[in-house]
Amino acid sequence: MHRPAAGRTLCYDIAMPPEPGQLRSLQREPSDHVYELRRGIARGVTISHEGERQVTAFFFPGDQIGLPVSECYRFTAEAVTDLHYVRQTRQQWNEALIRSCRDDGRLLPAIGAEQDPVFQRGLIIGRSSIAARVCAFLLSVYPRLPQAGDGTRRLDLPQTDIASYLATSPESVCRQFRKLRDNGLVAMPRRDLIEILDRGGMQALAVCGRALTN
Amino acid sequence: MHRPAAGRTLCYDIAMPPEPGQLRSLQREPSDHVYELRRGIARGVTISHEGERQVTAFFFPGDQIGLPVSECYRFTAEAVTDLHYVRQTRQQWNEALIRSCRDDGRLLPAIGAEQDPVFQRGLIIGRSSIAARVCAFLLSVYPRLPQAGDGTRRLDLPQTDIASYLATSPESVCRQFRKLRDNGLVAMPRRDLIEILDRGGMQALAVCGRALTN
DNA sequence: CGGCCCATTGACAGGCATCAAGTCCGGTGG
DNA sequence: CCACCGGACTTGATGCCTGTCAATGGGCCG
Repeated sequence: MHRPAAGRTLCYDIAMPPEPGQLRSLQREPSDHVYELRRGIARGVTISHEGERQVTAFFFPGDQIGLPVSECYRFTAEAVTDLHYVRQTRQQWNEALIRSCRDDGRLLPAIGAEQDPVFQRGLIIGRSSIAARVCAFLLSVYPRLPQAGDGTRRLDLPQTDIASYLATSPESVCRQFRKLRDNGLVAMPRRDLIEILDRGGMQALAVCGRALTN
Repeated sequence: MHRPAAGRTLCYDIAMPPEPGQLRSLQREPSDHVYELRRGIARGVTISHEGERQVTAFFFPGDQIGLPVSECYRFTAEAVTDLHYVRQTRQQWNEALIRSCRDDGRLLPAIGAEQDPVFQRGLIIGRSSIAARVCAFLLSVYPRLPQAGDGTRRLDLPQTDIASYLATSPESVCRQFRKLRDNGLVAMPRRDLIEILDRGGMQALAVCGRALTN
């Protein structure tokens, strides 16, 4: 993960937009900036050529958004919660890339890092059953969720976004959450707090995805 | 698309393995070579952490495989048909990248190009109905299929691979093909020959995905 | 000619999308 | 402080889609 050196004036530590909603339309526009998320959660939204809207990725603190991998952004970044992020111009980013390429003989790890969430989504929604998708999704985001003191972590995502990400309906997401709770695999004292109690059971479900008893 | 200059000795024009099957296990191994496909079709296969096998991409002539985007390959490349490809070491590829970065001020377009198919799959299997997925898939690969003289093009992919790519069953793929034929949207004189007759209808199906009359 | 793999077709049951109604929650304004 | 309101979540009922199983057909190769 590339981090701008402290004290460099190239980087701005700004917090905008403070409120959830549209961050900036990035899709199909030339990318001239790179953003590194510091606090909050953002969603990557893609409008397919036919006009369908899909949430294709979630971004957490530490993720970089808007890398110039394909001349154009592939998605629109939207704020799910309040965001704090660092912006740097693509020119600066390019120089860092060349340095890394020459010194280490390797690409910036960040190049793959932004693509990974999108790649991961493909694997997750490739599962046949909704139960498997929900479990695989929870397992994948769980390490990135901020701790809430006790064992629980904050899952600050609307179910509508989760549903779009998993290519299913909000109702199905809700029902799966309920089944996971009823079967003691997770604890959700509040809607935005979650704790995985039985990781092994979750992983098993993520594979076979057979329905839980209900 | 990056193409090695003709006559450069860095590049080998070899044809191996000549027969379909395992090309080379690339997943989770450091990538030291880049391959450019010249003839044939390859499939990208990913084994998830839980052990599930999924076809996550198809590669056609002109595509590059094995770019060092994330230190490790994300999938295993397998030959679907006989393959001819060009190999170049990652060192050489890196130099080309630095040159491109410095001269044009942009990344090699190829970096995004390899990721695009994977990205596209996410959008395709994000659709709810199988009809929409099949139509979106056909529309996406159609321009890359070699022409067969008359209007038809060669679709040299086993339905089992298509099914895995679309996260569905081979039977459903077969049934969807049949419906498309019966409704006059496509013509398939043979199993490996296809012609899209009604592009507009296909696009409409790719969006709403409502079932065809049957 | 026989065996094998893939494609095809049918029957069936289960999962899930959809619709609809009810509940919970935060925000807003009186 | 409280009533109101809108949005998101929850839960139930229903029907279609599609995954699964099974059997058949067809092409390719030995």
